[in-house]
Amino acid sequence: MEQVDIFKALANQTRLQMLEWLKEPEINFPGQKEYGYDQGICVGQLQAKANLTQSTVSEYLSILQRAGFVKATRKGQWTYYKRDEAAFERLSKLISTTL
Amino acid sequence: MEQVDIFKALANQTRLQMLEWLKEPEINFPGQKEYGYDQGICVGQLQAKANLTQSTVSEYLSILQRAGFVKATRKGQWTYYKRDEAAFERLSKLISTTL
DNA sequence: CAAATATATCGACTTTTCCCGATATGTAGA
DNA sequence: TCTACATATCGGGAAAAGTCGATATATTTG
Repeated sequence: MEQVDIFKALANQTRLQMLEWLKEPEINFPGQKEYGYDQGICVGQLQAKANLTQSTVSEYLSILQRAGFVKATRKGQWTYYKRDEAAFERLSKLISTTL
Repeated sequence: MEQVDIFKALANQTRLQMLEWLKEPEINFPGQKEYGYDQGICVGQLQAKANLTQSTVSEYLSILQRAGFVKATRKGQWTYYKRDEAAFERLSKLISTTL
């Protein structure tokens, strides 16, 4: 993944928002309480909150995943996405040193 | 300036490259040696290195300036651009804390 | 002030991104 | 296996970004 693609992934308001939501799943996705938050948040929950079509949200999550910001876990018919905090730390360091 | 616009400014290969060049002006712009590097690098030097038209380079620098990554100084008929390191530090912190 | 030079802005065209609906794929349960 | 549901992928139209050439706006110098 090129450096520029990392920034392209962040160059969209909705995608930024989704990353912020995923930072506090308990607060932003109370609907998933009964299934727990360890595995992440499923696409449907994110779609409901983003108010975009299912295909768009799926695509956006894929972009974020390719850029490394989220990790996906398939469980049954659901795919759960959660942040990969290490990616943010890496990017933070890259910006303060290399860039 | 919105957060997303900061990332949009970085979501372009040429603009990223220009920022990298400006990190080591002495190395990347030897042609400007006689005028010194304190004030920054003028548009013409950047254009020559970027191999794009003057208008494009000017536009790109303006985008980087609006996002806060570079500062412009007009001196005579030249406009010199230099990095604002504080902006990178701010962004780095934002990514490791807020984002 | 006229000419020369550096940069900025404008208008247009091309490429990329955004975002959708339709459809395909994967999984669970009757 | 048939159906239902969650997600992924595909194809396309609209909007935004990339990039150019032409032109406008400084600024310096003769």
